[in-house]
Amino acid sequence: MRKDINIVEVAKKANVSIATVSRVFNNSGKVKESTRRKIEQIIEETGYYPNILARELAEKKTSLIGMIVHNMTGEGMPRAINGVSEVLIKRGYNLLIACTNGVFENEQKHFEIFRSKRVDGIIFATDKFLTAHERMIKKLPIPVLSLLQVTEKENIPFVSFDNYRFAKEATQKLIELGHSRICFIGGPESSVNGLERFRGFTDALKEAGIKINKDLIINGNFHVEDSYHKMKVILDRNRDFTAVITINDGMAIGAINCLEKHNILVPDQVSVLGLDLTVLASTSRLKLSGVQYSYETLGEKGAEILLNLIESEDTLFDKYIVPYDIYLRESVSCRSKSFKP
Amino acid sequence: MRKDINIVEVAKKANVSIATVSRVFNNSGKVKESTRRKIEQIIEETGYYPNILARELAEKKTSLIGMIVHNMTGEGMPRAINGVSEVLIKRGYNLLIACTNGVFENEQKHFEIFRSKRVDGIIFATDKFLTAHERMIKKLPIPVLSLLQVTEKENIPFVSFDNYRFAKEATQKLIELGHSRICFIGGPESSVNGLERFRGFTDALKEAGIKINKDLIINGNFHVEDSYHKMKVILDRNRDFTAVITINDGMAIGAINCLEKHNILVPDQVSVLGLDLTVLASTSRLKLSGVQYSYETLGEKGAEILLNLIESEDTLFDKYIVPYDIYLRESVSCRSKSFKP
DNA sequence: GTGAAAGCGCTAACAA
DNA sequence: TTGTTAGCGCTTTCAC
Repeated sequence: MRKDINIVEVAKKANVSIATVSRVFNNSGKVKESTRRKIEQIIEETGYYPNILARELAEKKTSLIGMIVHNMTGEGMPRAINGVSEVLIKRGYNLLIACTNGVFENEQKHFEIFRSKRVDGIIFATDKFLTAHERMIKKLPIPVLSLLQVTEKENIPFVSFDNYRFAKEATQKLIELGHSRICFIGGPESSVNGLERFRGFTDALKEAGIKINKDLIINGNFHVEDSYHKMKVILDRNRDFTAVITINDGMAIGAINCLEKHNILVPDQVSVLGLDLTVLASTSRLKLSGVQYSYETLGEKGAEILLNLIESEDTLFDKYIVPYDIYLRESVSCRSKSFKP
Repeated sequence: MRKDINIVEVAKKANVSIATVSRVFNNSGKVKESTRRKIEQIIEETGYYPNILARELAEKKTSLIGMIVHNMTGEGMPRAINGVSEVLIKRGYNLLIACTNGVFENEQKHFEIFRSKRVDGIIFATDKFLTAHERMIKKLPIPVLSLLQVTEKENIPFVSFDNYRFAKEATQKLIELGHSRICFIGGPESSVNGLERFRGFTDALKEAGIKINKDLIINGNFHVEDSYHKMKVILDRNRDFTAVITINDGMAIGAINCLEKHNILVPDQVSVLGLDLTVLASTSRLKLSGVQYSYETLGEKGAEILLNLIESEDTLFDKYIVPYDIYLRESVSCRSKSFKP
């Protein structure tokens, strides 16, 4: 940090006290018009910038929000950050970001760093909310909001999607269309939200009285290529199905690519539906069917709730579930014809 | 900010001076082993955290890097941020992020906010580097590094891709394969890097003695759907071409979708090559041909150069061009057969 | 080894 | 209106 001119020097040059300079800068208190102009002129000339660090130290408020994310490179997180960012800026806050790659030690370290940095609040987005996380958070003297993870039991405010519900509802739509033998290409076991979606899927089947066929279920890792291979694995073990649900849109595309490679027509023979439609969905030749929700809204709501908590000094437990839409489009058809050999 | 225990109270409880506590916390100076342990115990018991704000004020160093990005939601920026973030953490810095949506006033405001926050340096990623940007930056007492924009004339350090060169080279590859009637679906005019790519394209043609046909050139906005329509526009005005180059991978996919819809075979009749291959490319059924480079490296290099500048107090003008690879894969064929009507 | 005290640059209560 | 002054919590000489 180079040497900057400070308030004392400005005051000296303007022949006033530092208090007056402070008042001018903050538009607080009354200052005679002529002195105000004088001071403003000096500020202009000298290129003076107040040192916000000192102000924050004095005010005990940083207007800084820390955000800890496990992964920046998905389709959703950048959008969520965008949403957060927008609300923060509007309300005079700044965003401190840390990327942890899901490593617990990194997360822990950043809770401490953020605490030391005296951020006013923290937005925490992780893959799996652990009891250890809860303990860390409970120790902090500032509000922490969980993004993407429901934390009912822990009484920690959160904003998330209702993964269980939309997966169930989407499955029901397929069932209504006459499908009963449905594949599920899921996420990794470590993803709580992935498991929730799977639970929604199986519950929908159960409630419809459809037996669950393990041949048609497989885990994946969210990626297009992986889905291609997983679809192939399923094809190799059982071809008696008429629909596929995938954990996200990339995997829907991977599945479609695989099916078409094997001369299975989508949606004539197999319908495909992806949960979590993002920009990837737009690359599909077929208009993809599936569940869509706004990550921007996720971020915006998260930021709003957190700021409200901070500014009201309430210790309220607040939460919000972002709504979703289900689209049935080109990749889904009413009653797919069998392609059984 | 709630009331936290501070150094004075710790000192009191330990019956030592605050200077000693400070020494313990920073491992600076000599402290007798027994007093050190005593103090550490008190720190443990009280859950004391040093107020980094105060330290920063005293030390005149925040270990904070500001990053101003115009757009968070592309494929590349999150990866670049990841790269930046990784280097910063490794070297003990934190990342302050601002999203401007390309609005000049927002950019300006954040340069000021960051300056006031006393960040140690700024990484600036914009679409178009203006003289006004240069003026702002020159006024700042801290180093600013331009990401994605070359700033030769301004003597501002930068890390970027060589958009001109890779576009030219990719075009030359197509020419070598026997293509001469090549479409170009470009970016918006506001994107300097898009224009550079276009310049590379036209120069390659010129140098090969190929006349430029305006029918085959069109601007777009980087998006898949837009590319679909732009490809259609070209098809409507001129079908005498054997290859298409698009400004990015999403547009390559859009173009392919359009061609196939019109029963034009890729790559048998038309080869398609996309600049800037990202995760979108992986959704294509055909392995996409094109230029690929690492946004992670972009971010890492940017952070490294900036930190070096900060820590050495040099005012060196430093720069780095991230290398690229050109892949010719399924979407390109040697000499496409004509599909002219 | 340890402590006292002078900053760091600002805000805000109180006085004038 | 304006100025004086006591913090905010830490680092860092300089004595002891």
